[in-house]
Parts: sequence; structure tokens; C-alpha cells
Amino acid sequence: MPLFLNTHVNKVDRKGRVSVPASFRAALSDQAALGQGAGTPPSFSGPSFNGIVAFPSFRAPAIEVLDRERMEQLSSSADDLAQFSERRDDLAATIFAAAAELPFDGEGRIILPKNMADHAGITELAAFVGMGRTFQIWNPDGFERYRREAATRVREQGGALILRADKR
Amino acid sequence: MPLFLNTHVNKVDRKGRVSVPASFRAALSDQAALGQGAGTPPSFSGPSFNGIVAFPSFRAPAIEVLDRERMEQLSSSADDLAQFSERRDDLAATIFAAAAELPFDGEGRIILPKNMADHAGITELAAFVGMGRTFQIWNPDGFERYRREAATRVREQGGALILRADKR
DNA sequence: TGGGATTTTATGGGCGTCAATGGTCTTAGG
DNA sequence: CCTAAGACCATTGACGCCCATAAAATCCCA
Repeated sequence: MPLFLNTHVNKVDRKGRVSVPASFRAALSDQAALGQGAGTPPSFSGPSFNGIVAFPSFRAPAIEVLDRERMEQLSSSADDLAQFSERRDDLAATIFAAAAELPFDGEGRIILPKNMADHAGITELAAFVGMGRTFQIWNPDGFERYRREAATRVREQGGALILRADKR
Repeated sequence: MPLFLNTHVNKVDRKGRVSVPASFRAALSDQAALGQGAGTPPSFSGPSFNGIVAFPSFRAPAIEVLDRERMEQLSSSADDLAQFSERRDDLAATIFAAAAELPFDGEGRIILPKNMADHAGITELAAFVGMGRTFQIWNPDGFERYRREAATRVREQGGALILRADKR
């Protein structure tokens, strides 16, 4: 089971390229291999697409990165919404229309589309932030600020509970 | 069930490496299905990752240590929260973004990431502190101070603890 | 039961490999 | 023709992996 941990700050070079951390790449190819069984949905590149799927976060100045499996989950969830509300169209427009496949170059780098880089305020440096099953890409300073606020909220709401929340 | 007991103070060498106490390593390989394969890359869900997962404690100047399996459970728990909810992102930013897989080298040592060493105030020496089902890594002096205060509190408040025969 | 022999730990250091980065060249496209 | 994107190569610094040594624990057998 893939797990994205840690925060890696990498440089964006003059051509707009950034290295995706090697550990993240490993985790991605891992889950890609696992998800081979079922029929591959259309409108995605072939089974062995070498890269990531990203879209601008609508809650924060960041770029969300999901693996294919997760993207499909999201799609299904959005479909469920359809029968109950028109939020589905909003979600679809917000997520899927703005999403893009970002292929790796030979060295495991991607190029951040301008609109996403702008949304996240990324220029020179990009922070790859592990979020468990997914990861995000931030402006390093922006993330550090957010992280501090989040840590405060977690402390106040008793994050210790979560540590015991594992049911086993 | 494996238990982490005792306190071991080990040296941090010039390359930032510390030996994890052998007894702790044994306890770890007990609870996780032991994996022999050395050099397993991080974020790899193979048979078993040989190493530990650590993140800075948000309660104390210390490093919390879990095995990978437990971290995956945590990830699943967080997953149950609504996608894109604030709570979920806060937890992820606080825990997963600050956590790291620390693989063992051939001699059972790990490298403490700089941010964690700073958080715990660790430079020359690291205290591995057994906490029952988990353990922590402290600056030895810092832990000694904490231990004294904790002991005082326990004495003053009457350290009553109800034993229970829980499931697992 | 004592003490030497053997195995395990903790620690130190060398070296090769790979990740991150930067550049150049080639191809495609407007 | 000029620009933009993609493929390919080069550099360097960190980390993984290996071996060496000393100290400590354990074993073993007289």
C-alpha cells in the first residue's frame, strides 16, 4: 500500500522543470502496478503512463496529485452526487476540467503548467508534501505557514485521539 | 506482543547515524512481518519495509516512532474523513508531511532527519525511550528532566491505573 | 562456577551508486 | 524562421552498502 510521507523541497529550473522526489515516484509506480487488473478507463493514457495526474486544490494555494485509482474514486463519488444535487457539475468542472497529466522526463521531472504554478504561487522552489495516500505541491513558504496553523488546530482539537483511532 | 522497554542512549556519529537498540529492532521485526531484504527503497509496500517511520511529537520535544504497518493504519483512518475536509488536511499536514521512513542500514542504524533532530534538540546523543507498544527518541538530558517531572506528577496525583483485559 | 572463546552490538570510515540539477541538442510546431 | 517542448548527456553531492574494530554480552566446558 503506497504511502506518501515527508516534505521535499526541490528546485524549479529555468525551463520550469521540477524533480518529483524519488520516493514518491517509487510509491506511484508501486500502486500503478497493483491497479493493473481491471479494465483501464478511456481518456487516460495507456496502462503504463509514466507521470502524475494533478489539479489545482480548491481549498488551498496548492496542487493536488492523485494516483489513477484515487481519481476514479473521486469520479465515482462525484457521480453519486449527481442524483442529489447540482454540486456534481461544479465539482467536475473544478476538478476534472482543470486536471492534467504531467509526464515524467527521463530524469523523473515534470513541468508544472503555468496555471497551476500560479495558483500555488510556485516560482523558484516547489515543496512536495506527503499527505498519506496522496501528495500536494506547494510554495514552500506558503506551506510552512499553513502547516503551523494546521498544527495548532490539531493540538487544540486533540490530535492524540487520532493516534488511537486505529481499529484493529 | 512485543514491548519496547528501557532507555538506551546511543551516539550520533558524524554522518548523523544512530544505532537503534538491538532489542527494539527485535521487537519491531516481531510485530511487523519480518522482511529480510536489505536496501528496500522507501515508500515501497513490498513484503515488509525494514526500518521505522518517525515524526516529531506535537506534545513534546521528541520523535515518535511507529512501524510502517501502523502508519498505514493511520493513513486509512485519515482516509475515512471526508475528502478535502479541513480536518483531514490539517491532520495530513501535521503528521504525514512531517513524517519520514527511516530505513535501517546494514548495521541497524538510521539517519535522523535534520528537522526531527532539531525538534528534539538532538546533537551528539540520542535516547531511545521504550513506551510499551511504541518508543520515542529524545535528547537524553531533555528526557531526564521530563521523566522527573512526570514522576512527580504521577506521585502527586496518585498513579492509579486500572488494568484491563482488552482485546489485543 | 570461573574464565576463556565466540557471537552480538555499537561505532567509525571508505567507496560506489543514484538522485537532483543543469545544460545542450534534437524534434515539432506555429 | 523562430520558438517551444522533449530527449539525451554531464556534474556533484548525498546516501546506501560494505568492511573494520572495539566493547559488551553470551556461551561453553572444564
